[in-house]
This record gives sequence, structure tokens and C-alpha cells, in this order.
Amino acid sequence: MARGRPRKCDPEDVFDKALTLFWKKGYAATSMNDLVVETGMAKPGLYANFGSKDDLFTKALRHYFDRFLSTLGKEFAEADAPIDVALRTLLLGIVRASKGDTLCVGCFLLNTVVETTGTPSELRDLSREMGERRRKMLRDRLRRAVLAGELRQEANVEDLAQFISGQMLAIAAMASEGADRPTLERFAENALAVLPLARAA
Amino acid sequence: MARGRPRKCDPEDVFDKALTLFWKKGYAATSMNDLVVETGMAKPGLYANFGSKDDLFTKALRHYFDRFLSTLGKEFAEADAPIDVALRTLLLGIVRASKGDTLCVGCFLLNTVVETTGTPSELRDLSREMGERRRKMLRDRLRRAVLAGELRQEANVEDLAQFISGQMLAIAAMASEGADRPTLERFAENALAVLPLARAA
DNA sequence: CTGATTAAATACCAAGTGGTACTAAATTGA
DNA sequence: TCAATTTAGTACCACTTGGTATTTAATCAG
Repeated sequence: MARGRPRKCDPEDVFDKALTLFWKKGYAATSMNDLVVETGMAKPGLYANFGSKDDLFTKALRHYFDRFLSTLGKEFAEADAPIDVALRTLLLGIVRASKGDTLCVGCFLLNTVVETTGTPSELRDLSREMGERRRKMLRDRLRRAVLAGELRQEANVEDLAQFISGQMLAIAAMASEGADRPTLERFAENALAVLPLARAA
Repeated sequence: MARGRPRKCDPEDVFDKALTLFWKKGYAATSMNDLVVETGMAKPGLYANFGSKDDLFTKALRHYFDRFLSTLGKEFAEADAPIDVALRTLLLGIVRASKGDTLCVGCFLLNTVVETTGTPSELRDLSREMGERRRKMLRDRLRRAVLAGELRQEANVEDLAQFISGQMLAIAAMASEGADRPTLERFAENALAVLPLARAA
């Protein structure tokens, strides 16, 4: 096994570094040369392993979003915690992800959605679709909470999901604006303060 | 007066069109050639009138923000309306600005703050400073409301301003995600629902 | 009509863009 | 030792980038 010249770089490492750079600089501002410097893999290697710049970016965004779904998302959607606890965990998780110590600042998905708003493209469609999946995750969980009697029967699940989705975006945007972590955590708490209005008596 | 060859394009029109294009596509994805096509002014004319690409973008962003301050901002900061009415007017104004019929989608300032997060630059500093001015405007008005007895004496003006600032960003982000106007309006109403918690008894 | 003045338009520059053909190196199995 | 195989690395491609020098056109004061 492993015939031929051995690899210099682990493609997974390269992929992670590429994702990080795209996250930091965005699609347009990141050149293939930047990626070569950052990852240590020469250009033909990048194309052989990941396809075009567009392909690589798309894969990176998908990976980023899948990771969100399988960690914070899964925890939120599946855990048995009461709805208010689940929502608090989710928002504080977003704070941690948006302003981690070692990671990038902000949200890769929001960055992409903003960068691609102006012109129709597959990337724009993809990033918007991810937003829709996020809202669906919220709706499903909130609906469960209504059925479980945690939220009022008349609670507007659609609007509530949109509201929480907006708070997630707000946290990422404020992180990009330079807000520090305590500020974001207080914001999350204040955002959760509307919840009692929907809670069952 | 008006010696020399007459202008083909009104520089103000050119500037407006440049602002619109930067708003739609962002800094990196907009080339000087795009601007030439969009504005109808040849490249040397652009440089003569507005300086470098960076200069032109900076001027456009400043103009955009000044316009916000002198319309929605002024109305919010100076009008005598009760605080809840003023906040509703502000948020619904943001909805209108983020999803107008003829204008661009989203917020030019948010777009810039997001695009420039990853790397230090004057543009990053400028856009963050504008965010800070927006929060200061909110703090000042909220403090007035506290003094006027409209909000509880112990209300945390700092946090409340940050909360409203976040809602403004959320609206712009959701507009970029493709949300329609009624959705954004319902979001604004829900965001305002936290206000009673701070209102004086 | 002339010369000064202002702006438009063309052409151009070096550097960088996404992407690829080709060569050189390093390993394994026979 | 020698192909076969797989990767790394160099060099290159046509095209676009931000930015400018230069020429041409259009106006007005005298």
C-alpha cells in the first residue's frame, strides 16, 4: 500500500487551513496563492485534491455547516433539556463559536451570505439554503416544546424560530463588529428574556 | 464660468452609482472596470474625481452612514415621541432600508464590517467606529428615556443599547438571507416585545 | 480665430488572477 | 535494478487587477 511518492501535507490539514482562511478573508479576497502559502500545498496539488477555488470554498462551507449541525445543532435538536435551557445553551454556544479563543471571529456562513447577497450564484443559493435549514431545526424543536406543553399552544412557532435565528445572526455580526465575549453573553441573556412571553402559564 | 470641456457625467450621479455597486458586490469583488461600466465615467475620470478605489469606497461608506444618521438616526435621536414609539419607528425604518423596493438589499455597513473582519485595515477600523457611533446614539436616547421616567431607573442602558443595535444588525443580516418584508416586520415587533421589561411601572 | 483650460478617451504598465502542462522526485512491487 | 505509480514543484498560460501617461476633444475668454 501507499505506493508512489509520500504526501508532504495531510489533505485534511490543508482543508482545515483553507477553511480558516476563507472564513477570515472571504471568497473574493482569498487568492489561490494565499491558499498555497497558508496550506503549504502547491497549486496543482490543491486543484488535484479539491477542484477549483469555487469547489474548495463550497466544500469548506458545507463542512463548516455540517460541523455546526452535528455539535450545537444536534445538542439543541435532540437533547431532553427544557426549551429555555436548550435555547440558552444554543445561544451561548454561538457566542463561544463566534468569539472563541483560537478560532476565527464571526460566522463563516453569515460572512458568505453577506458576500453573495448582491449577485445570484450557486454559492448564494447554498448559503441561503443553510439558513433555511437552521430555521427548520429551530421550528422543529419549538414545535416539540409546544406539544410538550412547555410553550403556549398559540405560540407562533414560525415567528419564534425566525426571532431566534435572528439572534444567532446578531451575535455573529456583533462579534465581527468587535464585541467581546461578556458583551455577547449579556446580549444572549437579554434576547432570551422574551421567551417567558411565549411560555405556558 | 464653466470653461473647458463640459462634463459628460454628473460626479454626484457617478458617486451614487459607485456606492450602489459597492453595496451590492462588496469591496474586493468590485473592480474599477465594473465601476467604469456602471457609472459611465472612464477610469482616469474616476481617479481624478475620487482618488483610489480605497478612497472611493471609504467616501461611499461615509456618505451612506451620514445619510443614515441624518434621517433615521436624527429622527430617533431628536424626536419627542415616547421611547417605545421611537424604537419601533427606528426598527421599521431599518426594515424599509434593508428591503426597500428600489434600493439594494441588506446594509452596506454590515457588509463592510463583515468583509473586513479578518484582517486589520483602516476600513475595518472605520466601519467598527461607525458601529460604535450607532450604539452611542442608542445609549444617549435611552438615557434620556430613563431621565424622563419612561424606563426604569435601574435599566441597564448599555445592555439595552447593545440589544437594539443587535436587532438592527439582525434585520440587515436576515434581509441578506432573503427574508421578505413582512417577515422582517414581524421580527421587529417581536424584538420590541422585550421592551416592557425595562419600562417604568 | 487663438490660446488657455478642462475633461474624455485611448493606450498602456507591472503585478496578480484562476488554472494547467510538464518535469522532477520519491516511494513500492517485481 | 527497474518499471510503475503517485506526488511535489516549476514554469507557464491568457486574462484581469489597480493605476497612470498621453493624446484628443470640447468649451470659453480674449
